[in-house]
Amino acid sequence: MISVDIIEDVADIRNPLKEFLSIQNDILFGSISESVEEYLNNFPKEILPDVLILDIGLPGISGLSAIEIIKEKLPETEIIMFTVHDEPGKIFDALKSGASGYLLKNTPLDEIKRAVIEAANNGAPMSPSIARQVIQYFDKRKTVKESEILTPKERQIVNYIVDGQSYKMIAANLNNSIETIKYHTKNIYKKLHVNSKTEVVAKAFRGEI
Amino acid sequence: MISVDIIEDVADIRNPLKEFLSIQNDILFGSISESVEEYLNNFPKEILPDVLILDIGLPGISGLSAIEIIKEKLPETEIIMFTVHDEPGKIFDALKSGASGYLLKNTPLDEIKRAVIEAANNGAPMSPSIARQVIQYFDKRKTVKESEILTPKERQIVNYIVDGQSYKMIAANLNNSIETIKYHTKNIYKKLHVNSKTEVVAKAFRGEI
DNA sequence: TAAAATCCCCCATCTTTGTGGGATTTAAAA
DNA sequence: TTTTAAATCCCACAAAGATGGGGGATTTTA
Repeated sequence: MISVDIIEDVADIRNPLKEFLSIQNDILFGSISESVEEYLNNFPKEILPDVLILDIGLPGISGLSAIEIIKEKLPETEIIMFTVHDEPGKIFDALKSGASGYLLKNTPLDEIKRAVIEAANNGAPMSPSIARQVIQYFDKRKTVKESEILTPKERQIVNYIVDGQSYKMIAANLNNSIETIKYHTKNIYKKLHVNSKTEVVAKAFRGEI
Repeated sequence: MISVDIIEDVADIRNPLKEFLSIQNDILFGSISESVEEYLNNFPKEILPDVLILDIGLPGISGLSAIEIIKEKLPETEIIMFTVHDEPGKIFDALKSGASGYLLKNTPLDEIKRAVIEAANNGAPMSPSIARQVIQYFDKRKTVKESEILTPKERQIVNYIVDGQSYKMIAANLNNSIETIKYHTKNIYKKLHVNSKTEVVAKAFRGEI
């Protein structure tokens, strides 16, 4: 049995949801509020919710800023963000603040139920388009931040490339074999997403390295 | 026998020079004037000077602007500019106007005599520091201006190279054969004194093209 | 009008690059 | 201590680049 709370100001969305969750026998429907303020007024709560469905575009305290507040009072509660827009920035702000799911309001009711269950079981339910963005985010994080960072050796080689030196010359300068230089250059190309020395030089001069 | 005229306003320089030249038996000392205006008033002249020593910093009509005027009236006369400063700009203005020599006023008298003779024989007497500048000038002219100027086509190709494009791609973009692109690239390399695309890119980004 | 530039194309040859593997060593982190 | 990240080196092959020729066409300019 999973207890669920809802904070949603739009009646047309709130009511059907309330109706639907009420009749589910594996879900214990808890409180429903129209604003964060109202929700917090009901504290302390008799039944601590396992899951909170939180609208992101609330009047007064926004759902986004509510996350931290609520997480502090209900650390065990999984928060699923509920929104009409899939604004990239808000998604990550929400996830960083501690939300564990992110659903679009056009999600079918039974999908929402599944999401609630998934969240309660430490899952991370999110609409496909949201999920894609999250993936991309980590993709970038992995490729721009971690994997695009050049090692000292690679930087050194980039400098020689910018100087217009050939593999042979660079190898001589660094007392390495040509193959070593080629090996590093290959990795540099992968990290910078290029495939020629000229592109490396251009990137270097644009300060993109 | 070489006839020499002088236009020099500073007495301390004019007089020793006059004295010295007067006693030379291979030099026919002509007129001496303190200004261009005064010099021109003596026209028409009975003896046309082979050489005119012309101060550059004269009051009234400057020596610099006098060159063209005098050259028109005395096209056969070699003009030696006489100056205390070796201002780069003036040197070239003078040479462009038709001066054939350029001496600093600290030049020893016997050197001046040699310069007069040299000028009369279609030489180009000039003080060492002046000469150096002239050499540099032509050096730049030859390498930076005339021979390093890229044709429109070449510039176009440079842009593609900077974009990291291969010969094949450039050829496709410009509707030329690869060979044409290679031909132009060869010429670009010669003009820029480089021998690889990476060097071209580097130069381009440094604004050296 | 006759040089001088500029542009277009082709050939041949050799070097350099770009790419895809794989192997070893070493130092640092887990 | 095992895993991981970095660095080192090697092989091989196809593609691209660099270099030196040559032959024309057209346009500028002296």
